[in-house]
Amino acid sequence: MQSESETSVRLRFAPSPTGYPHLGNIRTALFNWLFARHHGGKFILRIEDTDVARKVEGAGEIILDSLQWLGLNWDEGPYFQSQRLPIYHEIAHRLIEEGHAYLCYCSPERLKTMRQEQAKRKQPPKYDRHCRDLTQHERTRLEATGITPVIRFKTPLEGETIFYDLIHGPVTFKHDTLDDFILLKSDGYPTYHLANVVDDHLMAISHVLRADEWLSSTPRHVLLYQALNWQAPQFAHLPMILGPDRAKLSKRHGATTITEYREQGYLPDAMVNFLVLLGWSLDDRTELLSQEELIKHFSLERVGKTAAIFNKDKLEWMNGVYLRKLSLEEFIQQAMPFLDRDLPKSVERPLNNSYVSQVLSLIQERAKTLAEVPQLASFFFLDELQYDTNLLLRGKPDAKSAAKAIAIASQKSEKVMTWDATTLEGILRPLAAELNLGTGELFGLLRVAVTGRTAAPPLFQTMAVLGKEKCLKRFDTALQSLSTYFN
RNA sequence: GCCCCCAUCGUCUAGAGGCCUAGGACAUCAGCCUUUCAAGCUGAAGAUCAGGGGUUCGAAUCCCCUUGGGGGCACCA
Repeated sequence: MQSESETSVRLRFAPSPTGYPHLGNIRTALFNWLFARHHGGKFILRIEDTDVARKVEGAGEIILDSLQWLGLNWDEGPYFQSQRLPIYHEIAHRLIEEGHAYLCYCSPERLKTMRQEQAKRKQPPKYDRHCRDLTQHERTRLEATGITPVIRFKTPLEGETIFYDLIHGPVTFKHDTLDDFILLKSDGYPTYHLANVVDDHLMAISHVLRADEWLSSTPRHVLLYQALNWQAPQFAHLPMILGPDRAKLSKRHGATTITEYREQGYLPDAMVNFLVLLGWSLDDRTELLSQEELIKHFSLERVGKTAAIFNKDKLEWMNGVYLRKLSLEEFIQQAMPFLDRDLPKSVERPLNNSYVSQVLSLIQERAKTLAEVPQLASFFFLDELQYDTNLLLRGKPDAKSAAKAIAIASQKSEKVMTWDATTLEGILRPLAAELNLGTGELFGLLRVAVTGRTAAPPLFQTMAVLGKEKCLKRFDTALQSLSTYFN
């Protein structure tokens, strides 16, 4: 399986800390990681922090944190481009010496008005190469003004660049649609194009898997590799992930950062499984795959070309599947922090472990996310239930007979020696017939009295977990609120 | 405006010329199970494969055009 050439498979995830990672970013990381692991190669992490102005404090940490949470472990790095500035300078100047780049003194203002003119004439915005062929005399004069120049790449004026994309096949760009892009900014930092190419080469990256939005800058990169006389890596441009409105993922789409999904109670394995199916598939039926299976089967041949719209319903479903697959112990371990975080303050902490365990065994199969757990389970922990008394009267019985039913149920329950679900059912089920009520009606009534809601885990199991004392007390409370209806 | 990419149920997708009267999953609806909810099971509905031309005995699959969508065109990545 692992050939000699595959030992040099080296992938990287190279995010910029200009924002928190969203699903698209993470999906890119995931595909890189899967490809590396599948081929027994290396997965490298590199932080492309070359935009000083847009840098978001803490974003780097969140990126690392997100990858770790998902289990996307890396073998090298993180490398920081901001710490490698001398390397980019050296390469940029080498490019100048070899005639592949030049100093440009144009001011941002000049560039701006130039672009406005071009827009007015409905022409594509392109640098007009004003400084491309400056004479030594002109250069000296501009140098004297104290302007800090940028370094631009001398894009060939004619011809075309063709590269083979592992997903899209051959892609062609004519050089006259490209312009002389900047390599080194006047603040001394490299642009993405330079830093990315230099680092991919220096870090011996074999395959570049990145989002489709990079496809149109790939010819620039290929040109750079050629100018530097370096071998370019293989490129594979991944389909994008769009929001429900078909637009690029952004803040408007709700929880866009991966850490928010963690806070909302999604499991990392479910996230990975869901994300991988956005653009990749194993066959025509397999939906649920473990990380081992993904590593085993992942391949670029099965990556699609079409952008995917992120569908939260399916994520929720899948998370529910993963939640139910957990052992009770694992589920408790995962849910406990959410209970701690979201249960009302009035509930005494720390929570009782064995009680929580009993409660969660009833909740596990009903939760789609861990964040739902406290809400689903709250009535188990509350001292007093808040609910609309009308809920007690949803069924056939009027207030008087409802009260009677609860009162008798309460009396019978009180006499129960072994407080468990079977015993409770044994005495309460016959009660329905005695009272001439359907089981559904009686149980529904008792359910509201005991839980304060119409949808809850099975009544007798719920009562068993709640305990005798609480149940009787809640029956009492229900009777009191009912009494206001006929007093 | 120019360049590039893409196009199968609402959504994620299978499909690499005949296996397709287009398969699976989520969501939806109905039924079963059932003390409610959830889960589970069964079934239904849902795509004239964006449209139009070709090529071929035969096209969702190959080619061209149109349309639509997305992306790029910064001293941002």
